[in-house]
Amino acid sequence: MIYIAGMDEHTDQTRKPRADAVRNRERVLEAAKAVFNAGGPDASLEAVAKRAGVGIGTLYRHFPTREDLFEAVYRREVEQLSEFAEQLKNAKDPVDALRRWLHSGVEFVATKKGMVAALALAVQSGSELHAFSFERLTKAIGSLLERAAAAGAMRADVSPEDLLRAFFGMCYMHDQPGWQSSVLRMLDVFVDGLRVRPVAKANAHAARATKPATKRKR
Amino acid sequence: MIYIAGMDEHTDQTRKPRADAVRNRERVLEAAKAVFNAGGPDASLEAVAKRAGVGIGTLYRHFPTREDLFEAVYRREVEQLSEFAEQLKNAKDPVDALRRWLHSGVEFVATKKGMVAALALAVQSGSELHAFSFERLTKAIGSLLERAAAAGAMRADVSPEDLLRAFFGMCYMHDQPGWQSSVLRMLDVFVDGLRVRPVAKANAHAARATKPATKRKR
DNA sequence: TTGTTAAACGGAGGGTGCCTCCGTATCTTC
DNA sequence: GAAGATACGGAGGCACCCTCCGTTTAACAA
Repeated sequence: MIYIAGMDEHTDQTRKPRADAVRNRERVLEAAKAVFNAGGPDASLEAVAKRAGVGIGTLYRHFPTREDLFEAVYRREVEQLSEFAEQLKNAKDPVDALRRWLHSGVEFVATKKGMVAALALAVQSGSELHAFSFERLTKAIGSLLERAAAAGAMRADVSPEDLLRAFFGMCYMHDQPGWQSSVLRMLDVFVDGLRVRPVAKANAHAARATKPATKRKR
Repeated sequence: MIYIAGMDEHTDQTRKPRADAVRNRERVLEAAKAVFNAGGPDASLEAVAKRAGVGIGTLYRHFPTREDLFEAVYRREVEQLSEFAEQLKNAKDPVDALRRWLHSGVEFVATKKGMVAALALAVQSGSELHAFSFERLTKAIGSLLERAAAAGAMRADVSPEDLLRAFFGMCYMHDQPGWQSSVLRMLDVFVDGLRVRPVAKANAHAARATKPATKRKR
């Protein structure tokens, strides 16, 4: 178990956390943020330690695995994204709300090279980010999806997990020039596909196409 | 310049390529295929060399960079995928043809862990695979898209590059259980979004949504 | 066959990064 | 100020990357 800096005044009879430990943790976090955003998820941890002015051992004590560090760095960002979904719950057009959320996600990713990787980790299983981010973002998308489906504006056979995966997948390919507008365009196409078909003929096609995916997942 | 094994009888006054060189190249390729498919794109090249029963130096002489090896391994597979698109050109329903191609792409990826990465490389710029695979696959998708658009069945504002990116993006997240059916489902939604809207109201939405992407890309 | 020579082989070695371990330094508490 | 808990930091062992070059071997000619 690792102390989270500044959680509250020392609870009961535990010692006050050491000042240098708190300081170093903060330094490492800041350095990691910079290094990951610039160099992506494979950036050298030793570089992070050096930038933080800290020994490599100290880094590893605070964050035993690479993922732990990632999680700490991007937890707040994920939270922001999630909160934005909360705000959008009051939008008039629920389909448009979903679209707007996705778009803001793209913008979010645009400035942070490490962010995509962090979110990709969230989507894949096994990592620690999974527990936090995945659940958080799934819930965020889920609430948007649900509202749209309840309003009858959108098909109901797509799970939040599906959507999350599709979204980050698209963002993952973000090294080309012009990736951003391309992704936005693709997301629009995608959201259009989610919209409930107003005409029977189109529905027939959709039904046939969706057949191969037998189970609703999990 | 590296000799491609068995291209033809030695052209003019060049020496016949050495037998051991040809043999080793083949061995390395086979080993690399196995190792990459199993361990993904970050697999150890030294493991490849060992599996091939060859010194690490030999591996590097034949394939100076990791990407070169990747390219050699997956070139044929990409070609296959591309040829399948060619066959689909004669299908009745062009939209369905596109869907089928995408589905087969998923299947293709399913058994090859390294394949996704190879294709991701193709989509990103800089790599050598770019020149070959990207162009090839873009052309494959392009022909399908074009036919569908010409038939008036599909919107014309999505480029083959966009689609390629979206496709591989979705496949990139393929470590979860059940990823395959999820991706298939998402692709269907996506293709539905591509379909030309039969009703004015829906079209209005689509037009509004597509607005942010101002340019046709590049 | 045998000799010549270009070509290919393979692995040692220098570099970087990962992570662990533990002697040393520093902080908190009394 | 002393004691004890806690954190520091970097040396060290490991794995991988890639290059370089002395040694081997296959192709060709005589």
